[in-house]
Amino acid sequence: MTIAPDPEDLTARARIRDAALQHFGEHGFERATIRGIAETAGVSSGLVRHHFGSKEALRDACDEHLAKLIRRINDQVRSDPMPSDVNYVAVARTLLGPYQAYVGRALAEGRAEAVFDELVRLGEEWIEEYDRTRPDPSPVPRKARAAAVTAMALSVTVLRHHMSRAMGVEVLSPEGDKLLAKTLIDIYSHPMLSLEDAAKAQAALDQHG
Amino acid sequence: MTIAPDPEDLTARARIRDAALQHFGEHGFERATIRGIAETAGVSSGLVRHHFGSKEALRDACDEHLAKLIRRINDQVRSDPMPSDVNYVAVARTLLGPYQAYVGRALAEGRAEAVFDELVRLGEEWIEEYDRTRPDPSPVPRKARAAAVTAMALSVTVLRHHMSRAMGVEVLSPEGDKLLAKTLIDIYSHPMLSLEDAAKAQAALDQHG
DNA sequence: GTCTATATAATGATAGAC
DNA sequence: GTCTATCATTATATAGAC
Repeated sequence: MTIAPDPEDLTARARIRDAALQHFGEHGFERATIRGIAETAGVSSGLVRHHFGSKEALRDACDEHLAKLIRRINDQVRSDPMPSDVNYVAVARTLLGPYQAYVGRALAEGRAEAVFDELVRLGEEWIEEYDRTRPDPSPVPRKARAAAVTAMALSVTVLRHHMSRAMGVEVLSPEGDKLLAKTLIDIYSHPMLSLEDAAKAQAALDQHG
Repeated sequence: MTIAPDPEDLTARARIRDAALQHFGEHGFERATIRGIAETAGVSSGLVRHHFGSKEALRDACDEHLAKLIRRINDQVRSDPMPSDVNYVAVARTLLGPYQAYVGRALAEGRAEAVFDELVRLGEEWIEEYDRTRPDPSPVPRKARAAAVTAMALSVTVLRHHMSRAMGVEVLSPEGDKLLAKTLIDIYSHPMLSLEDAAKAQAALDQHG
């Protein structure tokens, strides 16, 4: 558990980037303004340009920063022995922590590829482990399954506003988080399709899908 | 199976709305321009204003149109006996058809509430059915489960660019769709957590979650 | 209902001083 | 590295003719 450094101690460049992450997350890329970001960072709009060149380049820097972060987190997760009772899926939610808003928007716009791809990689490893205990071999490549599982895991991040409204409690609040966790555990432990029905459906797809 | 009416036959108002759905979906709300929408609809920008008042109001009209559509589809799905081998989840993807891009963006921005909420309602009914065959009672309210399942189902729509990249095939193409279908069937028929582990996790959350 | 033309406001980019 | 001042663009909103 590390504590975020005092904003005062950060370089102007870092403060600008953090402010951008916040503004892009809150208002979206287009609606966020360089002036607004500069103000939050406590600098002039000219300095933003000096450090990043353009708004677009500033966003790239944000994505890059997140890419580094997710890689670091991945390495850390990997070095620990995987806790059996905590799904890797839950990790994704927690990890992105304060960047949920930015990540959600960025992903929905097809950006932040590195974040998604790193999670897929982690998912593949998790699935490899999972397949050892699975009786029947999967008819689908690991990578495809990892991609789908990752997308599902991230859906809560991307659609958290709707989730909160539908569940009647803010998913980012303590109670919301708990309810969500219990819900996901329940879902992940109960298959929606029986193996029979699944086999039938797969066969149908293979024939005339 | 109905066929879309010839654009020539639509009123200017309808053409504008359809063009807006397309532009908002392709470029996002901010980047889309009234002029561009007007051009696609084959009218002047002044007429857009005349019919909808403002860009924001135009978006509202788009959301409202989609809300109507989803309600109509829901009614239709409900009136049919639910096919057992086709997951309701798959329906969501297919239904939104040509509006995938718009819906994906709108949902990510917290809009199109009606679309999400209607799908949740449908999900609740599906879960009600599901629970009849389920041996253990769920410790989580139906609504919460429906919300989570819906979010997962929609994740493919919202994150389709990343899914396509990770799977190596465009999910909207025939092959991509097939691979995706097979993948989802596989995932939905194999629980990620054992009932044991799930029970343990639930207990842990109930104690000191 | 539909169009043309204009007003206005905001913002990203830029230049240059310190 | 940092700031102030300005330019140039762009798109929404508006007014008014047909």
